[in-house]
Amino acid sequence: MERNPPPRVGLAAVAREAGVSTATVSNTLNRPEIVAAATRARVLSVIERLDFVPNTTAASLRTGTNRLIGLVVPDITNPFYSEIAKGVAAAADEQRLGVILCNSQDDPVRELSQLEMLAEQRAAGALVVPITADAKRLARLRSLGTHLVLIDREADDGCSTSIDDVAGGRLAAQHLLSTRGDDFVLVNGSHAIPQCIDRRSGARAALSAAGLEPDDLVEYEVTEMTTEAGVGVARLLLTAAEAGAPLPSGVLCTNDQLAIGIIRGLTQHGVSVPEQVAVVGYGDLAIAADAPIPLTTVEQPKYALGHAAVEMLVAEIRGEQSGHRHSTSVFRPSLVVRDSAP
Amino acid sequence: MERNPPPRVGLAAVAREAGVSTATVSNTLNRPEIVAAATRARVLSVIERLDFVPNTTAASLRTGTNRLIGLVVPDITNPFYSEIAKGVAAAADEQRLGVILCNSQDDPVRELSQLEMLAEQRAAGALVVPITADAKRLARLRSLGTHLVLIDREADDGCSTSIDDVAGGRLAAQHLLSTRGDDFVLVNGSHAIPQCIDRRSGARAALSAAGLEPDDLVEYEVTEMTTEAGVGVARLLLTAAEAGAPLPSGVLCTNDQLAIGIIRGLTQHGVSVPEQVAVVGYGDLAIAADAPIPLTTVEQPKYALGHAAVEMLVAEIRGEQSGHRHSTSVFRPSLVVRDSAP
DNA sequence: CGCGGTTCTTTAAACGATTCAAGAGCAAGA
DNA sequence: TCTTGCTCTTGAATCGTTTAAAGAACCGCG
Repeated sequence: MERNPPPRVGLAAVAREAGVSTATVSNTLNRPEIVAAATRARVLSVIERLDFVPNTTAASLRTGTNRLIGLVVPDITNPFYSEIAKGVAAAADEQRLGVILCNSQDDPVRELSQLEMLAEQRAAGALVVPITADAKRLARLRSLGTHLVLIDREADDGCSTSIDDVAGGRLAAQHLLSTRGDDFVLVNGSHAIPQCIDRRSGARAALSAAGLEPDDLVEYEVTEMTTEAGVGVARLLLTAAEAGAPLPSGVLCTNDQLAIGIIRGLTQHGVSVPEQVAVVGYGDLAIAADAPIPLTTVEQPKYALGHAAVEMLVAEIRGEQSGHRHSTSVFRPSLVVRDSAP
Repeated sequence: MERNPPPRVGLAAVAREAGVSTATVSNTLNRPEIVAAATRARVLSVIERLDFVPNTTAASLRTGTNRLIGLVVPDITNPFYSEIAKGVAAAADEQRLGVILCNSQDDPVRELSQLEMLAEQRAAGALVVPITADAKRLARLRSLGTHLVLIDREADDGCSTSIDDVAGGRLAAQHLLSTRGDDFVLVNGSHAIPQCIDRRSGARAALSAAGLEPDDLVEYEVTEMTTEAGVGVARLLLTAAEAGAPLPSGVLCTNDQLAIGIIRGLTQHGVSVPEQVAVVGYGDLAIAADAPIPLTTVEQPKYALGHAAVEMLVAEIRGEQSGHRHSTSVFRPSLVVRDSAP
């Protein structure tokens, strides 16, 4: 039982013990091929014996680069972001990079100060799921010097990975159109959110493509995209039905929580899903598959989004001088058909 | 539009521009009180003008300490862990620390190599939610040199924050005992998981305290603690009931997914919850409140767990030389009564 | 024996901050 | 005028690596 921590051994101690110079120790670690096999073996055994742990902060200082990248998300407890984080963590492991996690908590000020922290740490780059689409703010972030890859937001001036929400909206609408007809309604979040606008555009595009008038699409806009709000909209539909208007044959929600609320609101009042009304969600969170009536929903490649972002960042860092064209990789969502809208 | 990154300015550049020594610049940043007000103002304005961003790797090298801590979790997409991560991130922000996120993916090998990476980065410390309770492995981690605080696991040799699962189990059982009587059953996960054992002990303790025989507690053990598994157990209960045995008046599940599965399995076959059978979950994840029949469940202070762990780690780091007794803070869970077991 | 060519190793200068002992002013007291 | 004490500033060493350039050892060949 050793009470006091053993004095940290450095490259120099290893060198002394092995009877070589520090340069040789450094080389056996970083370019083993240029050191004689015998020397290499001796050095490695000393490293082992002394429990030498290289100090990467010193290396970073010298080389000017770091094996750390930042990940800034609005809320790590949101399953969408934590799936992304998982993809990022896995890709970072593969590339032997460390990930500095920053939870911006939907606060632009915090987000900025976290980017500043990353710059001070001389992180090799950062992945950001930006809170707002404010282009000026993004430019500001970029000017901090660290390489930046945006996630879930297209950047006109830089790299990004995102999901084609227009395609997702179209996919969902097409499904309802082909299985139910054209009298479905859209339950959407705030139009201040780019993703909500895109999903709506996709739905409208599907109508146009079918020769219908997109402006005929009935839309309910909620401020909070929660299960509660979904139940509320369901009640609206039901009271309208009592007043004589027919129930829609389908409901397209722009997230899964809303869809679950809609289903609950409807079924509690005796409306059967999917027989009377089909419901489609968006996101494919765990709750979609686990719901009482498993949810038909648009699946988003969240993990892939995070994974690809790391690779893109690495490419950007590598190509720093050797020229590198910024790129955007857009993932296509797909429809997962379950019971709520077969 | 500047194509090439501006050459990074260092302390020296600032010093030159302000007509002072690097020592003075360093001091205005770190001990502003010892530099004359006029000088301080001048230096700060130059810092501002040149966009000087201090290089913390250099500082770390010199001082031997880092403003980075590690967080190692088995799976960041698990809501239990992501809530902890949120607490950690918030506390770290308060302490001006960066968090290196490591997703061990339930792989002990990966967990160890991540701890090694943290040691190489000279992280000030690490918070670990260990995969297994293997004491030998934990000791190994500790020997890597970085300070360690365990989360959700009590450490006999070091700091930790954990939740009193025995108390949680007792709480849940007491509730069923007092509202329903003593004929409830326990649906539990594998006995290889310490938390499952503890929750079971708590339930048994509640029986004993009520003057009942704990061995009479009927227990169903499932291998996967999923909604599916819950549905399966519900079916078992129903077939037993058909065979003449009465349904239990209550079901105590050791996590929320199981409870939701039980409820689904029962209600689908016409058994009403909570009228015929009351169901209690454990964990208070988002799905508990959002369920069709909102779940009565044991709430765990996940966020607080993470937040406290950071503070404990900071205390341990500070007290390195000034003496510091390892401590364990144990949080008490509480019961959230909702519709599934009023 | 001298020479160029390999192959390996070392010397020593960085990287960018922190920090301590010492120096520079300056005001007040002797 | 000389000290003393005080406040502020500075010179220079230092942290632990990396890396270019120089050096050493050896081999074979003319």
